[in-house]
Amino acid sequence: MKNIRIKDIAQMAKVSMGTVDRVIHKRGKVSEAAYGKVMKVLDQIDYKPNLIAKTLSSSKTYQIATLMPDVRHDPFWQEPVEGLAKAEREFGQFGVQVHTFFFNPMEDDSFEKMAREVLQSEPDGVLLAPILRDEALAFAAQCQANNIPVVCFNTFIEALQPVSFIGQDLHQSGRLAAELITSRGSCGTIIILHIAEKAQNSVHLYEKEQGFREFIKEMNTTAMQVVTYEIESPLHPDFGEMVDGMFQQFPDTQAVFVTTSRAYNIAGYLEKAGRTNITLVGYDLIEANIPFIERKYINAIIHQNVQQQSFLGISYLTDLLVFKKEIPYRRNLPLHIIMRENLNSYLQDH
Amino acid sequence: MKNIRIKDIAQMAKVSMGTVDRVIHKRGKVSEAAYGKVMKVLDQIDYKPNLIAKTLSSSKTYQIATLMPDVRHDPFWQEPVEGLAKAEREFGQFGVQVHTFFFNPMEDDSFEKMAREVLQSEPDGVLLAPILRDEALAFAAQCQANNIPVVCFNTFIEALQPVSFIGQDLHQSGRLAAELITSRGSCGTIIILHIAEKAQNSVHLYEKEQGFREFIKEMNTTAMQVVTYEIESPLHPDFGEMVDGMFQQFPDTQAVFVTTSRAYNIAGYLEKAGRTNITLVGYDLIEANIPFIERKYINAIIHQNVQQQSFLGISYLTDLLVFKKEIPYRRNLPLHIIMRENLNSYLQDH
DNA sequence: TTGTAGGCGTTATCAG
DNA sequence: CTGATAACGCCTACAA
Repeated sequence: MKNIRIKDIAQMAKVSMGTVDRVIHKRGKVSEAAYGKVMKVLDQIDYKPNLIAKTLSSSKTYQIATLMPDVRHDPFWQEPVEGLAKAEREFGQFGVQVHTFFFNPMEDDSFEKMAREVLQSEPDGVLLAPILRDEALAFAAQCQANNIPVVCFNTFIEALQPVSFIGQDLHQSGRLAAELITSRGSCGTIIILHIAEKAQNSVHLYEKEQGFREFIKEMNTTAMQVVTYEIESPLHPDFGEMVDGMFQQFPDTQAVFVTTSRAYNIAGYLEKAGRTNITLVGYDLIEANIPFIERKYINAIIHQNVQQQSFLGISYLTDLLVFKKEIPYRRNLPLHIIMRENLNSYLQDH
Repeated sequence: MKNIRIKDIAQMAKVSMGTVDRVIHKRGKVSEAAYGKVMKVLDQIDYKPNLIAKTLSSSKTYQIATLMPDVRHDPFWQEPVEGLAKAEREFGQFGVQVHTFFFNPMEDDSFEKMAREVLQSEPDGVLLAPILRDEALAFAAQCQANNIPVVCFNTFIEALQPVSFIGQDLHQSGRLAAELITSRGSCGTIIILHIAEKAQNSVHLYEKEQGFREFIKEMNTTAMQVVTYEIESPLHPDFGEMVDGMFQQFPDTQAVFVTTSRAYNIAGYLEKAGRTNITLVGYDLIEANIPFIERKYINAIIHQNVQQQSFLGISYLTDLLVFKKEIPYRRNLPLHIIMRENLNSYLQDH
């Protein structure tokens, strides 16, 4: 009826608790005879260690370092910060402590500097948002050299070989954007718009574009024409004019698919210009997008739930470090569709 | 630096651990003098009990009884069962055990019979799906008389006065359905279709309908005509003919909004009839709906995430019983939109 | 190589 | 009413 304890196993195998412990945890220093006796019992019964007792007893703390971009440079990174706080509240009970290190993706050496700090803090595990490919690869290699497990979120880099990756299927999200736009009966020109400071995320954006184009191609129609447009700096003073230029170049534009979280930039332009006839689909439920969803200048948002991503990252590292559980190598989160009428239901929930 | 323990408080207040324990847990039998000394210390410091140690020590188990409809009578109830299993896996660590009692909503006295069994099992808490209003009210009253906290999910009944309710905003989901349908540019007749065995869920369905109609009304257009249609028994042999009759009565039907999880019934009809020009929106990501979403006979599903509902129900009861935490009175979960291109992302995830 | 004692923070019990 | 003490199951350290 009750759970089997180490003590029970010891009695059954006619050895001491210490020996059983050594066998279970492979600490060596056990004679063949004793090992056999214990394993025989272990094979017959299903021993499930009491995690409560384990954490209470060891009273060990685990330091997890998170390395990610600074919120100040992109509001996109606000959500993961909240996910981390939530995770610390939940797993603090098990001795898990989260320390966050922010880098500025715009600034040279910022990543390297913070990466150095992370390593100096000698963490038991690392959660990483590897948006700078080369730098992240070098950092991950150093972690591996120091036997520190690395979990990645948001950006998937095969070569980085993390213990686990948590993110979303970008290609599929591009397809979803196409479904959302075409189901509104668009015809004419559809613009795929990349708004990003640097080409750092280019792989991200390219995958989304590929998914989008694949879907349109499968529709096998000539009613729509898909073009790609890039605007590098949304912080640029001439941003409005650049958008102007875009719409002048494609006067029959019916829909715009913004591949980053910056749909609000376009929505703001459309509102000022009084253009309500353009379908706009973008990414991520961030503050700046909300009022435009409410006013229908953004018709749909694909929400990647980055908060959940970082939370799961810590959760996986906890499983790994504290509970010695197996964790999945890759986990893709659901692609949430947010429109005006289900916006509030997402905001209220957390 | 380290957490303050009962032992520390005892030293500071110059009393024994036992006395501190009695004060904190209000077990009485403490002199005014001792009480004052302990409270003085308690006011100054922020004592956070160690839940790990608490659960280990008390080694108490909590029995939670769940009373809900049987899966065999409606596949809708499959998901909550999985949510319960998940919850038991997660909270079993804290001594929580879940026992599920199924009733047959079609059968007289089935609810009463199972309710009696629940009470006989003397649970520490009850999770209830109160789809039968009067019976649920009577049962909840009995629980209250026995000091058993009741948490409800899926159906909200104000008068039942549960400790907490977990569900969704039905009215808003109706509005969302209207947004999904109208954004596809429908005109002509839109049918709101209630497919349900009994009028038991009528309040549910009515709220959805109201939300839907409200949204359409706000559009202030004459291009669309909304009608309500009811089909009582999807298991009826003449079901196909009844649907036939419906479409004959409204030959210019452009869209159908099924207010239950039975959109697959209509989708199956449409596929057989070869009608691909009708927009179909329904509820719940259940097995039967999946193939029709893939083949686009169902254009969108509003997913209520019932699995999450039951999981949260147990989670709240755990907070209440084990951790003595405050729990919210009402929690509405997000309204998920599922279309063909994000279907898989929801299926893979769990 | 093996067994045992002490402790993690809390709760429950039982003498004083 | 109060204080000491033995569990809860596991881990670490130390002694045999």
